[in-house]
Amino acid sequence: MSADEHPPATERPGDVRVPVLADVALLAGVSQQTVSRVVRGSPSVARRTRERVEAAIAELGYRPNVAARTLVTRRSHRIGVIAADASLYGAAVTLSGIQQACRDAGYAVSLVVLSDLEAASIQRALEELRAQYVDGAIAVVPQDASQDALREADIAFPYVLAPGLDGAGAADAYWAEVAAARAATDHLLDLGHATVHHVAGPGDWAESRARSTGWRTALVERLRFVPRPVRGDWSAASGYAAVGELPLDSVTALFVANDHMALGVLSALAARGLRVPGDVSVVGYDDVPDASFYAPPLTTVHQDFAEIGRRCVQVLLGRLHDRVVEPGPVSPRLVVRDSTAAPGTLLAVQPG
Amino acid sequence: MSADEHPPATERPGDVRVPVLADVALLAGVSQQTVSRVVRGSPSVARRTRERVEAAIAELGYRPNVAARTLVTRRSHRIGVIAADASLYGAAVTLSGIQQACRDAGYAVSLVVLSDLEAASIQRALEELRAQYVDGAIAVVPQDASQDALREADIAFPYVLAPGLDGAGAADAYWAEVAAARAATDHLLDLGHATVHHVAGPGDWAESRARSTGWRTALVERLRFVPRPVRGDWSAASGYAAVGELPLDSVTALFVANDHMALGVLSALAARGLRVPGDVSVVGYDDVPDASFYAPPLTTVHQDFAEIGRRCVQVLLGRLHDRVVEPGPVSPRLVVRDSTAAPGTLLAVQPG
DNA sequence: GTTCATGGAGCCCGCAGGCAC
DNA sequence: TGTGCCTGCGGGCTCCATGAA
Repeated sequence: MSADEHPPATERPGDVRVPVLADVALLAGVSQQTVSRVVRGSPSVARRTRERVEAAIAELGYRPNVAARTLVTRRSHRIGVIAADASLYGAAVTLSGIQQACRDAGYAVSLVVLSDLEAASIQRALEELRAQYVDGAIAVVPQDASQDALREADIAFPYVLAPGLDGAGAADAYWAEVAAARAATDHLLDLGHATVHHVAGPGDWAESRARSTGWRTALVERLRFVPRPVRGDWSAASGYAAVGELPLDSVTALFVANDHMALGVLSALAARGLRVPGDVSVVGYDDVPDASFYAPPLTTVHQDFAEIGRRCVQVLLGRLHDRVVEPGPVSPRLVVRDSTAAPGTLLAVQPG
Repeated sequence: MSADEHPPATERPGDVRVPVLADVALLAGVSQQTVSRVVRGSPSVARRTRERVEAAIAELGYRPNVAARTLVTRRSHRIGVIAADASLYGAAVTLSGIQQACRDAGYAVSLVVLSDLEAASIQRALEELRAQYVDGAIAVVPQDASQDALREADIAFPYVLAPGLDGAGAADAYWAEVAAARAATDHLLDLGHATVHHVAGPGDWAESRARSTGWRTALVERLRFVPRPVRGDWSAASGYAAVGELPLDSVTALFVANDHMALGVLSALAARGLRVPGDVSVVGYDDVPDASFYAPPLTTVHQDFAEIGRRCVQVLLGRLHDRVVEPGPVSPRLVVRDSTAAPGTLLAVQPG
């Protein structure tokens, strides 16, 4: 375990000191300000001076002290990320994308994970970020109530709500999800299914509503019967439970709002002796890496979560610099695997 | 999209200003130093004075300026987290645990996600964290090569390697995994299997080696034949592929180093017409939330990743304050579900 | 007279902006 | 156009003085 001793608080002369602007200035034979200008890339420095300073910087291994810089500029070059649940696949990958884009743009990332979804908890997270003087924030907090809490909170810095269902391009992103859900449903109808049942996500997530809307739209446009959707909470367990509430003797096709629930659905259908896609076709949403290995491999809608994260950063940084950035939505796309087929012969089963 | 304007750099009198120490002092009718003492929890403040100051702090909504404090104390109260791949379930949950524990301890968390595992990339991540003046760091970077790169890097701050297979309690954590893998293998042997085949993780992960060691130990101790393990890369796809390299006509039990690969294994076995657990019993490792809904529900080893994250924080913060903290390992435990059973009748199959 | 709580006055941390040259 | 001097960001800390128990 290599772990250097922390330097003692009181430094005596002779100790190894982190070089500061003045040290560089001394070595280069210029003033502090000139060094500062070089570091900040100011144009008004003669090339030869610049080169001399850069050499000195390299020789000393100088790095600007961000605390000092933040203190005087009131900009931290840091953005905060508030995540409701970093362990969900989508959120985790979005987070990676955010970090990547921030690093490329020279921004640091502070992470705050909510312990719960109470407004108080969100308020506390915002306080933390304010105390860290973040320049802006991205909230990966998809629940309506939490988003409302964010909107109503008194926030001293710009922020965007991931996954883009808000702010610049919000409507675009929403309708892109609607379109994808509709395509998924159309896929089932095109296979010959009379209608498509639906296991929805939580009603208080915009993504969930977008997917349900897409499903409903497809059915309505083609004048099909719209069954009552069953609601889950994104977990496989809730997908399993949802199957118990479906009128299985009339279900031949199922659009499930995410892959985890779809896994639960597959499990529950198998437990009832129903074959997929022979008896019931199933489509998921998200395309988690495991989806190809479900039984059977799942037809689903692919989402590029990392790209969503990157675009959130673009929008936020644009706003920080008074530029309007509208990257447009990341279009999800249907991936057809083996869980969908034309409706086959229904086996006689005892529902429930 | 609520996003307040960034406050202008030059503040005129009359602007809403973030309160500072002096403001609090004025309101409470005490000196700056006294406020500072209260804020820092110095004992030499009379109770009544303290209460007055705290009331003023609350009234103004004062928060210490971390940049200023960091500048003078040379402590940022911030730790860095380096993650190799935040999208893996275990890493993501560990990260949540880290953030939670840090918040409770009053530390902020900076996240850096590696773009690749090259030593240069790790060096860059460390530079970033140094520039942020983190007090310490936790590296969720399980690959040997990367850990070596970390050890060899010239790091100016203490750090620990998650998931605890290094540093304080390193050996303990390692042996806890070995023991769990051994228990998983013993479980299969106890069911009556003559031996247990193994799909291992990447050879350059300590966790992977721990699990393989546990498996081998169990077989050796009971004088069973030790088959050659097949290696995967943690992904379901690699688990699927691994099955192709197994001598399926003699395999009745399989210990797979993680659940994702186990899912791939289940898929490949099903594709070959082999039933689980009728023909082959399968045990996984990690107990991801989906594991209960695999076909069949997977017997696996449960890991408490969030707790691992919390303990890493304990160790690191202890080290920052010159306290030695040895939380002991988080003991994984076997969860028996439906993918394991006594060896049944082998179906005649064409291997490959 | 000792302790103890508090205030006053500065200086310093490292850097950047305004202004002068 | 290029460069240098001064000041201040917000807080921690030290020295010293001052009352009060």
